[in-house]
Amino acid sequence: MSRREKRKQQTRQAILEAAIELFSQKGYEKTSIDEIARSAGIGKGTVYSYFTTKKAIIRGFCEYELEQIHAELVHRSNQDTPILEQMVVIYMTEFRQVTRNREFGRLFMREAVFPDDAEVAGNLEVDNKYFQLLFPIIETAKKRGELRAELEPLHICAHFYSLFILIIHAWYTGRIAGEEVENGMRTLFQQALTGLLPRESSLQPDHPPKQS
Amino acid sequence: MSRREKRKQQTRQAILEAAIELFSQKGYEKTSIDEIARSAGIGKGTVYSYFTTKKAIIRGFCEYELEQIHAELVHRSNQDTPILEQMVVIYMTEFRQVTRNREFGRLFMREAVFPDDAEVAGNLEVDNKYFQLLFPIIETAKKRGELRAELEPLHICAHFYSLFILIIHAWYTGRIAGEEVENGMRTLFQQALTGLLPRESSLQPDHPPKQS
DNA sequence: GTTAAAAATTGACTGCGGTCAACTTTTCGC
DNA sequence: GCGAAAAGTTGACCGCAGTCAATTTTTAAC
Repeated sequence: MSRREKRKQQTRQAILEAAIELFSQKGYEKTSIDEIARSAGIGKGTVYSYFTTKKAIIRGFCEYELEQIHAELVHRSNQDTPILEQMVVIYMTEFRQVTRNREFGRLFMREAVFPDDAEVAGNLEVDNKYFQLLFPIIETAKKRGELRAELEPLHICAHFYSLFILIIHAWYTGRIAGEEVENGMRTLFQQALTGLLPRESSLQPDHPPKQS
Repeated sequence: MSRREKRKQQTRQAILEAAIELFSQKGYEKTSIDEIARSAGIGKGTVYSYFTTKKAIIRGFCEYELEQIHAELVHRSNQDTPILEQMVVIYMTEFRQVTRNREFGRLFMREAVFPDDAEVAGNLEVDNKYFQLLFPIIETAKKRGELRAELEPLHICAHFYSLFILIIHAWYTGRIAGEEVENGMRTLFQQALTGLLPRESSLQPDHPPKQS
């Protein structure tokens, strides 16, 4: 890395650190870009050559943290445990990270789940890193007979991810407390695995899973 | 309704109509509160005695529209059709409504799924109206043997709602096009009903197979 | 009809997010 | 080492969301 690039990385880091410190102290809304710049020892305009908007600072921070988490999960995950447990471990780790700071998490999730058109590109990239983490787990579970072989890995991922979003929603709306999250998640994941239909039901509507 | 209250309703309506018109024409960000006020024939400050923030105007609009939709669905829904079809009808109606205007829908969903602490109260109220719509359907389906009797109605609702959010996410990120939404939704709902486990599986996730 | 309290309206004002033309620093070919 | 082009930095400036003290309108008691 050239000298110039190294300095840029340092400045970026300085902005992030100053911003996170101030956001944590005074809250996101009450912290101005000018304060962040001052605190990082640079001019206000410079902040905007590193981050396009104020929200992007949060995004930069959260994405970095999540990448760390993912990298760690890849090492620590044990593919021999049941799929339910693996998913709970992965998404509980993610949940704890995202909700470590209530405000950051909210802003991050808002953008991540319903991104601006301008941010869709960056968003897909993050999602794809997810799939790299989850697909092998799903494939292994399929081989073990824990998941239906004919289901799309993407759809299975989607299913768990959607329940994860719901749990976060329930937490933000106060429907479940922090301590209940793990149980709630396990219940929903279990429900997804088992299905909502009675097992012995023969009332199968004639809708075979459609291909996409 | 007193004369005063009637006038307030009219003003509120005028603000909403002016705002929606302008938002549609020029986009949300590019429309200023002052413009809205001018267009509604009132002063800028008055807007703030009807809506606490700019975003709240969108919320007011979307909530109203969704209430209309719900009222209609209650009349039109046919509890004799399979639960899958009923859910697809309900959530496709909702989907069409929410995404009628890309920008409104995004702002609304962001607040609805990850609300500010200040907005949680209003949010729960909206959610509860949902349950009033869905619970009877679920109860009927249970009686018909289409859903496991031992599952919490709330959890079942949650499950479908979470997949609905996911579909919207997929649409906003361009993962699925508008025409594919209905199929995608049906696939995911079907998957939720059937479960991710193989049917004949006797593997209870509590004591999984030790393999490697 | 008078009047005083309550409710509603208003626009000048504040503070901040984001822009950009001017300016400073770094790079690199000679 | 020199000069000019490229890259990076800066803070004055703009437009707008949201506030609030002053003002107008409505209500209702007498």
